[in-house]
Amino acid sequence: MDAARLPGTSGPEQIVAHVDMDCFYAACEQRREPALRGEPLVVGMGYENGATHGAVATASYEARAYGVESAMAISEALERLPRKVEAVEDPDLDVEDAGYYRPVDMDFYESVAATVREILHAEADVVREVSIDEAYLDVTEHVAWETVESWAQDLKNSIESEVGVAASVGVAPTMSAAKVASDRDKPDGLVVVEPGTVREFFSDLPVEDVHGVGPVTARKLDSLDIETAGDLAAADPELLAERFGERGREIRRYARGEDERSVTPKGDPKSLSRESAFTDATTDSEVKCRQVRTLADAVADRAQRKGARYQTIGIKVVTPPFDVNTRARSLPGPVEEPDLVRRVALDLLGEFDDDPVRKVGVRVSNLDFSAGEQANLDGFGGDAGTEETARSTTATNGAETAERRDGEGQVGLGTFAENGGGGEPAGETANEGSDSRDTHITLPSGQTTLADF
DNA sequence: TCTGGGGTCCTAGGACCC
DNA sequence: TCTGGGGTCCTAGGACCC
Repeated sequence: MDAARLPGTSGPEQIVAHVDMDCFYAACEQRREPALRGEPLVVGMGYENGATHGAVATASYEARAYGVESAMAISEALERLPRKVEAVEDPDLDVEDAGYYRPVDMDFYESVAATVREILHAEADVVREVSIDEAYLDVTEHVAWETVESWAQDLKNSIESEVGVAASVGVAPTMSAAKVASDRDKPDGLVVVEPGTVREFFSDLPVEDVHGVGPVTARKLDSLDIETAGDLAAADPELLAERFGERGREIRRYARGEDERSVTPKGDPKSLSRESAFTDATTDSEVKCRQVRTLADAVADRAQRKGARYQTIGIKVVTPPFDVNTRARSLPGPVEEPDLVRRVALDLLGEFDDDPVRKVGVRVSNLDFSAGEQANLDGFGGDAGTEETARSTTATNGAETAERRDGEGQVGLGTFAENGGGGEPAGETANEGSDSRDTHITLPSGQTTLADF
C-alpha cells in the first residue's frame, strides 16, 4: 500500500502535518489561571507586572480585537487595551474594554510544551520541533490521505484534553504548504491540502504568506507587481534569482508547491546567545560592561549545560535608532571557558565605549558537541596536540585575532591556558594602540581544552 | 513603528593557501 | 614581480522565522 520510500527521502506521497499551538503563551496562562479564559490577555516579554516596558509576546484573540499585536511595545498595547486593575480605578476607562497582562514564564510554558511533544512523538514517524509551540510531523507511514483528516482531528482533541491548549493543524504533501495550511483556519483550525492541489491552494494568498517572504521581500516583490503567491509562482525564475539570489528561486518553488525538504529531527544548535535591552539607551560604560558580563556568564552556563564547546565568541550592540552591530572573534579551537567568554565579549564591547547603546547581546558559535570523545582522543597515538601542530593550525586559521589587546598586555589564550581562566580580574576596557600583532600564542602541549586541533 | 529575545541561513569582502 | 583561478575560513550585516 505504501510506496517504497527510503527513510528521510521525500517522495510525492509524503504526508506532512504542521502543528501550531494557538496563542501558546496566553493559552498556558489561561490553563494555569482559568479565570483568564475568554478574556483579553497579553503576555509580555521584558515585561514586569505593573510596568510599561517590554513587548507583546502573545495576545489572546480577545486582546487582538483591540488591536494588540505580537511584537508591539507594551506601552502601545496599554493604550489600546488598558489593564483591568487600572480601568477599575479610573472613571474615564471602561472596565469592559480592559484586559490582563502577564510576564512571560518560559519555564512553565516549556513544561506544557513537553507534554505536547510526547503526544506528537507518539503520533508521527518523524517530528521536527521548530519552536516551543510549533512542529512538523512526517506521518507518511502513519496514516493515508483518505483518513488523515480524522487523524488530525483526533490529534487536536488529544492535545486539547490532555494538555488543555488548542492547536491548529495543517496537512499537505510539503512542509511549506503544511505550514501555510495550519495558519489558514486559526484558531483551532484544521486544513488538509491534498496532493495535486497545492499550487491552487497558494494561488490567491498574499506573497507574505509564503515561507521565507518577509516585509522587505514582500515590498520588493510588490514593486515587481508580484502580489500574490500565484504571481510569484508564475514569475520568471531568472529575474527572481537576479533580485534575491538563491532565495528568490526558493520562494518561487514554495509558491508552486515544490518543496523538496523532508521532515528531519532538529539537530544540535549552531549558536547560543543571550541579549537584553536597556530601558533607555545608555552611554555608561560600567552599565554596559555589567550587562555584558551577566549575559556572557549566562551564555557560558547554557553552553556548559548543553555540553557545547565554542570556537567563536561574539557580541551584538544595538545603537539608536536601531542599528545592529555585531563583532566576533574566533579562537584556534573549541573551548569551554566561561572566563574567556567574558573577557572576549568585554574586549569587543570596548569599540562601543563612547556610543549610546540600547541593547547588548553575547553569543557563542562554531559549536562543538563532541567533548565526550575528547578524553579518548587526547594522547591517542602519543602526540596529539603538540605545540608544533597547534601552532601551524593557528597560523592557517588566522587565529592570532584571538589574542587579547587590552591595556595590561595580556594575551588571552596564554592566560587562559595557564590558569584555566581563574586569574586576576581582566581589564574591562580595551585600549587603543594594539600594535602587538606578532604576539605569539603558545599552546602548552597536552592542554585538554585545545587538544583536538 | 520607536522594537523582546532566541535562533537560522545567505551574501559579500578580505586574508590566505595552493 | 606580476598575473590568474579555485578553495577555505573569518567577519559583518541582512533578512527571515517564531
